[in-house]
Amino acid sequence: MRKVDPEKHAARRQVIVDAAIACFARKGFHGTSTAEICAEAGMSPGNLFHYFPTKHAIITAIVEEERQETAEFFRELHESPDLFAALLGFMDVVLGLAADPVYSSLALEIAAEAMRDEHIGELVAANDAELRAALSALIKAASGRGQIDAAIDPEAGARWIAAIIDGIFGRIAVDPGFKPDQERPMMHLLLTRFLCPKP
Amino acid sequence: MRKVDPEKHAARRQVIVDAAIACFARKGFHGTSTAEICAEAGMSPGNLFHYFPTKHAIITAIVEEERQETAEFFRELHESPDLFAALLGFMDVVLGLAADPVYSSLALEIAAEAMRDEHIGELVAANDAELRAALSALIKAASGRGQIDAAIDPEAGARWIAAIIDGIFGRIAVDPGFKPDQERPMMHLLLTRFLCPKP
DNA sequence: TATTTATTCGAGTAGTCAATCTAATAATTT
DNA sequence: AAATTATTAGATTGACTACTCGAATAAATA
Repeated sequence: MRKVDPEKHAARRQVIVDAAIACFARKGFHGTSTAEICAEAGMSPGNLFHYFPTKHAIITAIVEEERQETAEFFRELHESPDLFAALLGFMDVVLGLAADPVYSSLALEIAAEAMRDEHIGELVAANDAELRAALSALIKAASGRGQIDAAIDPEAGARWIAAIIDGIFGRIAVDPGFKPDQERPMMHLLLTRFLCPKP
Repeated sequence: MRKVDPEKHAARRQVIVDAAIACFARKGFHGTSTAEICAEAGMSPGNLFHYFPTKHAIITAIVEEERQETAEFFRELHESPDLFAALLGFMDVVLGLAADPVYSSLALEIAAEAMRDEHIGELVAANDAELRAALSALIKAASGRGQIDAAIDPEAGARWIAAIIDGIFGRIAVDPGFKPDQERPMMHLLLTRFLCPKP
């Protein structure tokens, strides 16, 4: 008999996911047909539905991919000697991602879909909880070293930093004058004033 | 002959717009069919398309309605003696709107659609420019009275306040622990530290 | 009252949708 | 080589789409 090669299988799925990301960023989840994804991936619908049972499952896979990427990023972050600089560095990365229109479109699309589809909503909420937990841990540690004002509750602070992240993607959508690479100083000012201990 | 009564005509359009808002908030622009809007509005498709030439035109009308509402709100704001308090007050209103899931869903949906549809994108960008101009004027005036740090460029400051507004709606979508009415103090702290002059 | 025209209805149109089915091919194991 | 099964294609399905059409009704003017 023949067995499924997990690596090839995963690689083929990735082709579909990447094609879907490109399409979804352009036209949204409900604006793109499975036929379009097939064309972008260079395969037949029969084949596409061999790897994913439904269109919805493709969306799910994209959200899961997002989760792994952010988790991986935070894994490296905690050993930094200057934790506040690490936080600013992370936010710089976010600003960099926002400069990519594909990433931004997708982020907004996922947020909008989270409000409509219960299942996607749960996945996205879990992702967000993970992000906030990492931010919160970072703030707590920095607070212990006197780098962040102890008056800021780590969880509440993380919540508003997450809001600022969301806001950055929102700017991309509606404000053509918002150029991520030029906004770094103002973002640093905002974060520093919000978080740093008063002299 | 008989002439079209503009008031009745407008009222009838409003029925459709309201129905569409309810549907769009639930399932998104591309997730709701015109038949669903008809059902929600209690009318036939023939009738609905008598008032709007396309589904797209209904979306346009919603964005326009949004514009008028924010413009109206700012018209009252400028005579306040305490301009910084006026700004905080406006942000409290935003937080109140965010507590309404219909309004939040729609805000996210519109932002996502702005990235896909060029026409909607332009309308939304114009709305946003108007909002930022109002915020910027407020900051400038408050800066003149010494209520806001003169080091903050009004336009840049307005841009990041707009980002925080976007972020609030983002939180609603992905963070079930974000309760608008409990987040007021932290939002005030964030804005105060960001904007107020150092002692 | 007669005429004009705005408003309303709902069946109908051409086309698109996600997903399925059948069948052929390719790769792996025995 | 034979058997098994993963992979692929592409035509097909029936439900659904935005929107139109022709006809009927209702209201307002002359």
